[in-house]
Amino acid sequence: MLKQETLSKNQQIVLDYIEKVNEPIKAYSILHNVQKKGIKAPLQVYRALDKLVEIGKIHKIESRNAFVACKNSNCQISKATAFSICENCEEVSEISDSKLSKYLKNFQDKAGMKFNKYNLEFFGLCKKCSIK
Amino acid sequence: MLKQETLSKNQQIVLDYIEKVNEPIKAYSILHNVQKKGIKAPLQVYRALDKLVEIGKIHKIESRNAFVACKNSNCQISKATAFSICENCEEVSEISDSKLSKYLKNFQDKAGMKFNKYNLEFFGLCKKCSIK
DNA sequence: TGTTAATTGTTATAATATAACATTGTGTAA
DNA sequence: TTACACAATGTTATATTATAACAATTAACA
Ligand SMILES: [Zn+2]
Ligand SMILES: [Zn+2]
Ligand SMILES: [Zn+2]
Ligand SMILES: [Zn+2]
Repeated sequence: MLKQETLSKNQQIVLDYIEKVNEPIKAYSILHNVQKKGIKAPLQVYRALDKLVEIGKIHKIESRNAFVACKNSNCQISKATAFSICENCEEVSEISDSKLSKYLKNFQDKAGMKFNKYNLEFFGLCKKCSIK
Repeated sequence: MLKQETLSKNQQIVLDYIEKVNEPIKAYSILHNVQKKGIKAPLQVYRALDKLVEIGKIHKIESRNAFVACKNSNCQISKATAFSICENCEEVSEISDSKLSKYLKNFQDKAGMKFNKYNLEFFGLCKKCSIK
């Protein structure tokens, strides 16, 4: 079977909603908001999320247990992700910095481990929240 | 009140256990293993974990919902953490690389956000698992 | 010693995620 | 076309992770 190029029904419903809200959103919040589309159970959401993460359409913000649409055409397979997270307003942005990603892709640890993926989360105050 | 320099009873029990096992461990697994010391409820564990993370004695491996003792005298306040994680055997090591930490501490994103903390998780295969 | 904050104990519950199993759809090739 | 394999779905139940709420106790300090 060839690599799937179209999303399944549930996958598309979940992705559409995540792209629409345009900010990190939690699985059960997605569930509540797509019930009118016929998705009834957590598993239906989690299965769609798993696939969407796998193909790089969305990312999981691990420290928040939340999911966000990918804004970066460079990370289509979710293997090199970086985010900035405001600890005050919880705004999250995907960082797209070629120098940073190059640095991290080439990083070699002392134990000689071979990496194929990384996730980086920066925390601080966004511009708006810094002023207050 | 001055900054606490000694751990409380529950904090010490939980830390002792995490340091003993010397690998990432989950909250409820900690709970099961410290019940003989008198800790009976999840909250007692989670409260101790929160404090230990805050003071940098342990770190949370976000992608695994697990906790591990700090191996790096440089990150006593848990503000700059990096880990390598084997996706096969789940071995986790704390990365202590001054060049990496310097690079990340000084990283400035395009939105002008001021960072005060980061967490980086690398995934791959450890040396042992690469051979197989 | 009185005051304040930190810590503890306890019960209940919220929030996040997966197991198990039966069924249906979809692409591929004989 | 039909048979096969695999992906996706539907459904119920349950596992796992984490916090709310409130009362009681302990530790630090002026
Ligand atoms: Zn992305
Ligand atoms: Zn903010
Ligand atoms: Zn550390
Ligand atoms: Zn390994």
